[in-house]
Order: sequence, then C-alpha cells, then structure tokens
Amino acid sequence: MPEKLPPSVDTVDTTYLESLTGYNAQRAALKVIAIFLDRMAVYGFRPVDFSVISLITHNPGITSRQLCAALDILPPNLVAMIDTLERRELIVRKPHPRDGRAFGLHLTTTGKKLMRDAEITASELESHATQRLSATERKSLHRLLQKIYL
Amino acid sequence: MPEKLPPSVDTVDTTYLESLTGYNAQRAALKVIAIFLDRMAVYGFRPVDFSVISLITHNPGITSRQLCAALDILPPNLVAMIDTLERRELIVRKPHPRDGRAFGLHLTTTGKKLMRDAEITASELESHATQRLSATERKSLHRLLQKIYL
DNA sequence: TATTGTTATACTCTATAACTATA
DNA sequence: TATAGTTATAGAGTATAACAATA
Repeated sequence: MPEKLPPSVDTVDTTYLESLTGYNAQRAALKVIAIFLDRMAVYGFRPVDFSVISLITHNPGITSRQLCAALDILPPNLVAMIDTLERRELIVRKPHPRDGRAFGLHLTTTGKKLMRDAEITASELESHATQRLSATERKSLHRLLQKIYL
Repeated sequence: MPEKLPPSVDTVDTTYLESLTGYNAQRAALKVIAIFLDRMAVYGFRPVDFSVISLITHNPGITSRQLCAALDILPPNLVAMIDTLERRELIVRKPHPRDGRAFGLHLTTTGKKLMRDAEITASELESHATQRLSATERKSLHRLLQKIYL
C-alpha cells in the first residue's frame, strides 16, 4: 500500500479572513498608507506627522494633550514629532492663554504654505487609492468605519 | 493697545482627517485589533498569528512562501511565528510532495481543536466590534475595503 | 492631589542583507 | 540562475515609569 502524500495548495483560499472586519480594515489601511508614504515623502510627513500638523492647521492653539486625545497617541511619543515640526519651522509654540503648564501650537507662514500643498497632495492620493470607489461609496465607507471607531 | 492673546481650542475639529480613507481605515482597524488582542489573548494569538494559523487551517499543506504572499509578510518575519506554532504543537511541517525546498504546513489534532474555539471567539469579537452595523452594512463595508486592497 | 509636558528606556514590529539547499 | 527557508541585525513604532512645573 503506497504512502499517502500530504496535500499541496494550488491557490490560497482567503475567504475566511476576508469575512473579518479587522483583517479587511487593516489590509486596506496598509494599502492606502503605502501610497501615502510614497506621495507625501516630498513633504517629509509620515501619516502620523500629517495627522498632527493637520489638526494644528484646523485647530490653531491646540495643545499636545488635545492632540494626544484626538489621535490616540501617547504623550511621550508626541514630543519628538512636535520638536521636529518646530525645528523645521512649520509650527510654533505660544504660551497657552489660560493654562501655564500648556503650550498652544500654531502654524508658521512657512507651515501654512506647505500645508496648502500637502493637503492637495493628500486629496490626490486619496482619489488614487480609492479610484475603484464612487464618491457615494467612499462617503459610505467613511460612515461605516466611523461607526466602528467613533 | 492690549496684546492679542493666542486662541485656545475648546473642542477639537477632526472633520478634515475624517474625510480621509486611510485615516478612517487605520482608526477602525486599531479599534478592532484592540478588542482582538483582549479576547484572543487566552489562545496566545496576536492578529498575525491568527491570520497565519487560519490560512493553514483552511489551506492544509500551504507553504511559508504562500503564507507570505497571501498576508504580505516578509519571509524572515514569518520564521519565528511558524516556529512558535510548531513548538506549541499546533502545527507540523511535512515534506512538500513536489518541491524538496519547501515544507507543507498542517494543523495537528491539538491545533484543530484550538482553532475550532478560536474561530468562534473571533466570530464573537467580530460581532462585538461591529455591533453598530447591520449584517448588510458589515458585508458592504468588507466589499468596499476589498475594492481598495484586492 | 491631579494634570501638562518631558526624559529615559524597554519592547514590539518591520525591513534589509546574506547564507544554504534545492529547482 | 532563481527560489524556499533561514539567520542576524538594523530601524521604526509603541509602551511604561518617573520627574518638574503648574492647576
């Protein structure tokens, strides 16, 4: 009686993993992030840097603590990012009007100029990454994702 | 003339970031992963371990290289995961029937038993993480995410 | 007593180069 | 010559503990 050979796999069946929300969200996020890294490298922004400076852009005077809470970043990990943005003269710290412990963060003129370009690039890469989605589908996708994390 | 005080932020405006697909996908993924880590810790599985052993479960005889391609993992980073699963006696390596360089990966009886429980837990945490979504919405979400990364 | 910002540091995850055995 | 699996290691990302200054 011949030994039974162990089976080998022709095409990998991924249907089970593709039924899991975390798997799908993570794979899609990594795909968009890869495009982001490529196109935003010219600005010296990783996704987290862009999130930080974007919140400063739309919330002049925001504090480190507020950034941490909004982006779910730990305070020690934000310090180096803020330092780098300040050394690049894209942002400045101003004393907080009512809390002597805190600093308010603001864009410089250079920062404002750079962010105008960066947000255009972000919008373009967004379109590219989601090119197989209609505008309605993209809106719907955002709403469904926000139902999970907000 | 009094010095103008810098503005401070009351509630953080995150609408711009929430218009970006990568941001939404990443935030949702991290939320689901946090729930995953909590509930799957009893099995000793991180998300990537579960993805690996799940593909072995549904693809008996799959090779390391096929796992790397399917999950977008680099070969050096897979080695320790496979070693750990083998040392836990959840999987075994068998010689590949047609390629002397490769091994086919298979669940042991112990592995099969554990995976039955683990997939039930995964299904439960999936429901919990997406409890604000209807079955239709979850299906729709998966389809939209797959349009991005597949 | 609690909070903001910070330093130092440990831990995990991801990436690159190079080797061996076989195709 | 190319590929599967592996080793060693570097780099990036994420986490905890503890401190000074201010609320």
